[in-house]
Amino acid sequence: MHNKAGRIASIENDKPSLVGTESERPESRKRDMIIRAGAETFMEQGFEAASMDEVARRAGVSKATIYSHFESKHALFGAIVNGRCQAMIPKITAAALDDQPPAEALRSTGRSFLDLILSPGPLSLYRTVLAEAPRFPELGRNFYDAGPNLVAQALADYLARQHALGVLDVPTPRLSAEQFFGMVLGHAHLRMLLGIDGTPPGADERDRIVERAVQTFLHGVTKR
Amino acid sequence: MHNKAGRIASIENDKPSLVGTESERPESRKRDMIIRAGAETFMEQGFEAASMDEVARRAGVSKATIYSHFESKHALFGAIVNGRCQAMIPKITAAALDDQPPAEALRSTGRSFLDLILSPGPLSLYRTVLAEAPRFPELGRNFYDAGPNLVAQALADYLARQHALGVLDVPTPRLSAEQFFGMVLGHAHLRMLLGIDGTPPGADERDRIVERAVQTFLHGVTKR
DNA sequence: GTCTATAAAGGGATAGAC
DNA sequence: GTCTATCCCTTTATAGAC
Repeated sequence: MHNKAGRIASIENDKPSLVGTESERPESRKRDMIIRAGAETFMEQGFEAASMDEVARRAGVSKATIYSHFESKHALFGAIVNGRCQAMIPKITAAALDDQPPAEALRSTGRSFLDLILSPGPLSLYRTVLAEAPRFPELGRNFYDAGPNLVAQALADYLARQHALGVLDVPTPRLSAEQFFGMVLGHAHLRMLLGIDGTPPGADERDRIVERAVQTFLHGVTKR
Repeated sequence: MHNKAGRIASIENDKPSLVGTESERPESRKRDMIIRAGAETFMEQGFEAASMDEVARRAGVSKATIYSHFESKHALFGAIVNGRCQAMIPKITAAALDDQPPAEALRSTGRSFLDLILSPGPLSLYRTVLAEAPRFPELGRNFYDAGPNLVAQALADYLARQHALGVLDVPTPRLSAEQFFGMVLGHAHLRMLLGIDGTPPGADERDRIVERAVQTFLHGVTKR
């Protein structure tokens, strides 16, 4: 079915992530194991419910080793979240960066976005970050800046360019970009977050969702 | 400005809520105190972080009393969530129920929706339900059915009527309804969930958000 | 039904050896 | 850096008196 270890595959795309709240030695095999195990555990069980014992067990190290790499449970979680955001964003913004025509740019961006947020890892990440944000203030800010904000701003810049060119009429590009992504989300994201559907919408359904969003965004629903 | 105790005021609108996963005697003063205190505590601290000791303290009862009314911490949380959903939905659906013209219906529905989801109680409820859904399966389903689903379906029915009347062109009313609410959400909801902005958007900003969503939804952004 | 007191378990974090 | 062993605290849930 799905990729067995796929949910944590993206963690070591670039360098082993220099992302903690304080700087740490990037080169460490055990450190990577801890990050991988931590990501898995936090995403499956949530931050509070996850125990450092479990993380240690999955990483194949002792708890003391974890605490030699990360100051606290919160610091470990923060490092994981930052690493994930950096790994996941680029492919979404790509489409809008080279100036394709509106329909294509929106379709491509929307589909990439939908694919991302419906995949198991990001879904769990989103849920866990939201849950902890009120008791871990910098986490929310970091996540937003490194994730949703970057994506929205890339589309906003694209819309602003199309507006300047006279192709589209978008007086508030940032707001419209956020609203476009909101359309693509619809309830699909919420239903997955709530565990309503065991499986996410398939490729055909995603096409329908994105196509409908693009058409409405570009032309509206008023009968012509 | 806002109601000081408003975040927990809606809990006792109808009867004292006959909503637990199993049926319970509705008439109980202490039971109400427990529900109120539980709602407060879970929303502030999240499900895992909240302790039954804290709930007992705020309710002015002993822990043993709580366990005499609710089988477990999960059962208490479930009862709270169900009660909240029932109290908060009606005012949103009202606008679409009597068939106003599209612009007015969308504006009114969108604004009521935005006001609801940006207020402290629902915001915390949403966050906590999301966090617990994967480990508390029926909770997610109950919440969706009693909350988002009802709201979306009310608007979907309205859009379907307008489509039948030839006023709007909405071949997929349920999808479009979900997408309209997604537009209104934009990033405002996310930013509040993440604690990015200390205070929610004011009345003027909300007007801008809703107006932009309505205009785009009805007419699109393509230059005419 | 309601209380006090406590059982029973699990958690984050650390000491000290190597 | 890494391990084993453990401290110390909090938690859910319950026993037993009233």
